Amino acid sequence: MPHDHAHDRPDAALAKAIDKLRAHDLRVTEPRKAMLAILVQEHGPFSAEELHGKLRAKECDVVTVYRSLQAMEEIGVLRRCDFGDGTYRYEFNHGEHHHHHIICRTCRSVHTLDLCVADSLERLARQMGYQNVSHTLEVFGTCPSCAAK
Amino acid sequence: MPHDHAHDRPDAALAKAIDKLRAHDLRVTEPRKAMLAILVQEHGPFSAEELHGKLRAKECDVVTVYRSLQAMEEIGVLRRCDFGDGTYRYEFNHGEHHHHHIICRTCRSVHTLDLCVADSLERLARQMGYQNVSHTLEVFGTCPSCAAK
DNA sequence: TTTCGTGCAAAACCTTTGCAAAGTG
DNA sequence: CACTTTGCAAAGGTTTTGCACGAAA
Repeated sequence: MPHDHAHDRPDAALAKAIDKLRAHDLRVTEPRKAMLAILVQEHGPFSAEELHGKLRAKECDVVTVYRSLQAMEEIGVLRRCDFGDGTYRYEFNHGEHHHHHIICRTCRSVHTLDLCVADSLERLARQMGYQNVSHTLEVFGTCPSCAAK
Repeated sequence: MPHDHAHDRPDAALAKAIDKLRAHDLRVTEPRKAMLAILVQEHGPFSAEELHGKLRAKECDVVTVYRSLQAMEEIGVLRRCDFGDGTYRYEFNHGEHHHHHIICRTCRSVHTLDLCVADSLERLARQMGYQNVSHTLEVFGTCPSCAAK
């Protein structure tokens, strides 16, 4: 095979995610498939409400979106982002490829930073005896276009 | 003068914080003084409810705690932490000395990491034209004693 | 068929807001 | 005195829960 960066082919990434659902004894339902399809293509992190809005014509209840997002985050298919504004956002977890965001304090736009500097901190935590170590890192600022105004 | 690490002397740190309130035209009230006194001594980050519980015998309403925490965070006297559990926590801001936390997913204990690795990310954000750049970085894991069980 | 997911409604939770009274500079 | 802060109650917004019905394996 060439490379298996699910990242590169949306369909493959989606299939992989669905396999992961089955592997964790989670049912592959219509709402979940619809949610994943959106999250694979539009990579920006979305809140439950936002994602529900993108599901054509009320494909399911918002509560189902909340429950599915949580379930899929727990098995590592999604990643939860916290921008400190009281709303959780989720994005598709493209494997080990870790990245972060810059969030504009004014217009709330999100820019992806394709690198991670927290590996050393995670290593330190493991040395201290912590297990299942993870982290959240978000950068905030006023984006160029908001600053211009 | 020797060194002016307000960090070293609780009273000095508190006095400095109170000066900062006045400098920003915020009133120095009993609730605020009481809250600061606690936050200067017990450095762990506290939620509004937790802090209110520490104020002896209902010194003020919880709403006042919420409002004061927010006001003091805005002028840089406090720092707001977000551990991703839906509750904001605040800690005294000891100057430029930036640090982070390891939060146990099980017992919610908080351990302070006295270093910061995100400077390069902030620098990058500034190079991209962002202004007033800041960040949040928290590490999560299962602490040694919880892992043992 | 057995187990899990869903919809609806209602609750829970943390945080914010409105307004009159009280406190600060 | 002018202005901010407080208390109380009530609202706000997001997320969670209970339970009967429906869907997946």
